[in-house]
Amino acid sequence: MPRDRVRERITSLDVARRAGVSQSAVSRTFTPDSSVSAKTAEKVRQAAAELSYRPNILARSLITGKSHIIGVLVSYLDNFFYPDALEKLSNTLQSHGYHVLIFMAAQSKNSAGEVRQSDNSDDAAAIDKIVGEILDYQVDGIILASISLSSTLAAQCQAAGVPAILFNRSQSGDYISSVTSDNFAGGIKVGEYLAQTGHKRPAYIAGLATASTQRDREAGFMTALAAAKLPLYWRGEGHYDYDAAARAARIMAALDPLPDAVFIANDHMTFAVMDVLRYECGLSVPDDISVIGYDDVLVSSWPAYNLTTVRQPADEMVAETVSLLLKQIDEGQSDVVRKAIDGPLILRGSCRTQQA
Amino acid sequence: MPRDRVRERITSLDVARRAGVSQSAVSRTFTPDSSVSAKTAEKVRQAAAELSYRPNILARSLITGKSHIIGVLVSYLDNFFYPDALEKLSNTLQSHGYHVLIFMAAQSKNSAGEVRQSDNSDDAAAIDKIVGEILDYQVDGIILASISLSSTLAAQCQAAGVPAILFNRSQSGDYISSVTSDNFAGGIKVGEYLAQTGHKRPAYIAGLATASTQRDREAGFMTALAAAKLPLYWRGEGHYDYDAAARAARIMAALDPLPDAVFIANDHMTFAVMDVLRYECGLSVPDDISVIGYDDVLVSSWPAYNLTTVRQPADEMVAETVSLLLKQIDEGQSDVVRKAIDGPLILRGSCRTQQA
DNA sequence: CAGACGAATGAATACGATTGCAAAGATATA
DNA sequence: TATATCTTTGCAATCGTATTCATTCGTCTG
Repeated sequence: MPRDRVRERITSLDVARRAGVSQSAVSRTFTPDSSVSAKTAEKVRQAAAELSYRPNILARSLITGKSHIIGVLVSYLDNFFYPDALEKLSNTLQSHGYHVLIFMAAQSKNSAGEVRQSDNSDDAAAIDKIVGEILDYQVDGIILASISLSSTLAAQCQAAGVPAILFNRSQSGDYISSVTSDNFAGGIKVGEYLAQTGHKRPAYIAGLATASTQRDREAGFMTALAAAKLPLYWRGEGHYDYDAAARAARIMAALDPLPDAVFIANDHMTFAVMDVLRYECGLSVPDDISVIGYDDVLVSSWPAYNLTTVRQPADEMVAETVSLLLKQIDEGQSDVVRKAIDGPLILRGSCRTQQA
Repeated sequence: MPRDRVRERITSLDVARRAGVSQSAVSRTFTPDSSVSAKTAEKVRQAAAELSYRPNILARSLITGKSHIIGVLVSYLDNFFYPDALEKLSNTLQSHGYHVLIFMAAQSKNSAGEVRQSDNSDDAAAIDKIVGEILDYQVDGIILASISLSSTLAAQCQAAGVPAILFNRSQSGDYISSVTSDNFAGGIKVGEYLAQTGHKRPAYIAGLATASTQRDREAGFMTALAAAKLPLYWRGEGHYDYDAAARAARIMAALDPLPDAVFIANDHMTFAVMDVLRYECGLSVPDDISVIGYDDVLVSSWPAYNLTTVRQPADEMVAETVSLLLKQIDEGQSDVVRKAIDGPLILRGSCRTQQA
């Protein structure tokens, strides 16, 4: 049913005329804490309803300088932690009257499709470009999920007066706030638990080398192993990528003797590792080898994987991120804070619980 | 490092002064196809760079009437099809110079946490409210993923001159375009395949009763069964919800004799069903019972599930949605189109392929 | 009833850009 | 060199709303 392309915008002036008041009166009725009499407000509301008028947020933003838009830059959504986080972020911000303008950092797998390189120096320029676009939209704040930011850009955000927060990644060098889980403590928990449960040949499959999460989880793990006088038996790299992790698992499975436990830097890779061990190598988890992941995404709790893993407390991370961001928006740039939230080790069936 | 809250915005006028030209010249430099000499453009660019000026998109939108923002309303992201689709939508729109403002339809599970009710009449009001908010942002278009729209709202979008498109859901009554996979054809394929492979006691686990996808998939399935003279052996309901599907699976598993095949309205529920069958009931898939799903999300291809399923061609659905939307934006409201894209049945290991 | 004070209102301006219009400049043609 | 044509340029109006300021209105007090 093609209809005439009318699109004649209804403005506050139209409403004002119909209600027999000034344009200011209309504006005031739709602005909380404004001085309008109940009578005129009612007339305005009436007229507005009849014309199905709604204030133009963009015009409002132009004056107030607040767009009530938060730019969220996320690198990819196939690790289930991110859709979950995104959903929670959006809901939380929505409940505070903000909305999420989403930007994807175009993923660049190399020709072999091997490694996700979002944190690469090559892509740094791309990221900076996108952050520029975000700023163009006059956002009130920026959340960078699983992304690093060049110090130039961090400075630029600061100059623009737009607070930016790293979500699930941290950057020690620059002056930018971040919210993560306590990855170091999580790594420690895994190492200690493997030691306690009598594992002797622990292996580790690393995530993306440039990611702070990878670095901290491994550091915690190694610290705990050292404290328990357990040497690392083998180390592989999975780059936070399913296929790369599968390849690492194949190499690991060929070792003789096999590691008796493997800690993998996130759950997404862990699924790949378990799939390879079970369905390609015919090995049993945890009878032949214990497996521990990191994140505790929804799938990890499903019986097919039933994963022992460190939980990243998404709810708290999101709550903290939002409250921090809103605080910085309201109070102007404040101190840099780096919040690391502790998450428990969730014991399930992928890691044996007693001495072999 | 708290810094003074300067936030003195740099406007085109500042740039103009520094470049020694008029404000119009600055504007023209940043507007494609404008008449500016190379010389002044260069001066302007120079000055702009020095001040790190960037045009204010909101102010531009106010004049041009185009915000280059597309509102995307999505009900939930835990069915993996949606993060994938969202990522693709965002990337595609981004490549066309548009950006996605995301809205979540607040999920309302009932007290028992049983059924996702986003399509419920209760929530219809909530949806309408959110669509109102979306319109407030002067979006150029709206994409509704897995959401229905009241005819009032559809009309309102039309009145506002904002094209809206349903993604992965269709609505026959109202005049609103939609892009889906060919769910009826998909259902047919499943039914025919089960018949061909000699299954005798087919069961079906339904999705959300109000969803067009559920309706069409079931209708196609039943049509094929009827054509093959195969009666439906059992029917359960899973409401597109993992837990609800698990409950349905438990009931189904208690049947004697067991169905020899079950078609489940989407993959997300299928994972629950397989988990119950295998890990609670000790049954083997496909030896004891064949299982077929719908969507072909990433996880479906993982060895742990290795699912035979109908693929929803996300890439094509997204491409079609975007091209349709942009066309409607450029040409004004045009005819209502309902696109149903065919997807293949992907044969994997969860359904036996020959007579028992 | 006069005066004072607070609330409500409208006119006017500002936000930061785009764009029609007319004047000025540059280039080409005779 | 003078005239015609095309390109650049600046001025000024505009987009839809918020907000300051001065004014008016209503109400209360003495």
